[in-house]
Amino acid sequence: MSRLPFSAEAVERAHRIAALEPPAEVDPRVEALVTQLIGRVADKWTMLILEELTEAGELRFTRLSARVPGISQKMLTQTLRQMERDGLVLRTVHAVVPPCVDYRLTDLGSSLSAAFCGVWIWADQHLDRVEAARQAFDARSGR
Amino acid sequence: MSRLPFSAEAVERAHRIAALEPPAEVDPRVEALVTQLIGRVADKWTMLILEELTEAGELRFTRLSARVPGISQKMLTQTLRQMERDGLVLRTVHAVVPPCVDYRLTDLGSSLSAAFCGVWIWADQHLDRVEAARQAFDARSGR
DNA sequence: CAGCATCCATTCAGATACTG
DNA sequence: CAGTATCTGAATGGATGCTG
Repeated sequence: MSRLPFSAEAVERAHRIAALEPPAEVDPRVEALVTQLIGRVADKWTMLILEELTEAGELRFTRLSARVPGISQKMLTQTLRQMERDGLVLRTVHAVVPPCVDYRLTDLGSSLSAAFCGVWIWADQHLDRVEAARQAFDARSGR
Repeated sequence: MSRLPFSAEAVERAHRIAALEPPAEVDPRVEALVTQLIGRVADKWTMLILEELTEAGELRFTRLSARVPGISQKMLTQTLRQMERDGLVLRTVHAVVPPCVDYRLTDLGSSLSAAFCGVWIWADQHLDRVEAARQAFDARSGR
């Protein structure tokens, strides 16, 4: 198994949710809010930034942009603003010239990162099966 | 706490990942693939369909569209095709007129649904804090 | 350095019409 | 019933230039 951005212990613990039973019903209103939150939170850049900040602890704007492969300055700013608004990151501006701004995760942000651990594990473990399924599908429809 | 689309037992087990330690490094190539997969899998409609199929077990096209609030016929078809390609759903066509097509989750699909359990729990638990953070942020920037 | 403002190409997704 | 095909407005996101 390849390496994930989580400790071995956290991974092991998260493994235990792998076997799931039939679900109960959900309150539609809660569901709507939850879905919106997940949608926001599960977008491409938010997850990558979450990762980098989890890994590095605290980063400046430029360092962060260097660590997130392929992100534009616009998207980095935009995503960080959203995350700050949602209470996931803390933005600290140091009053110096040239300006220096640090970003780090709040407790809320860290806990979200932890919650995603299970999904990372799933993706990591089932990458091959998904890849195989895609090839099989493409072979079928190619004919 | 409000109700989630998972059994109490699964929820309880998933709770144990809530406390997370500092992470390790990731292989960039694996990370890219994992990220892509998560991005695809975490999109709005995929998640909602995953839920409905988890809940209902097996559904026909029309019933599914009725259960997923606000989805267009186009998006339903498109998302189901993607999920089928990724090996998450099984599509069964019955050769009758009028046509009848059943969709249900594969094992892979079910396990993904399970992997998301942790995220649902997080969203459910922290909804209030996110909401509060947003209001605080908006109040600050409104000035 | 950290970012905002603007422009522009691409993509996305809804509405509509049609079909085996 | 379960789609496919097409059109179109909306949203996304990159590139570029400018600023405290």
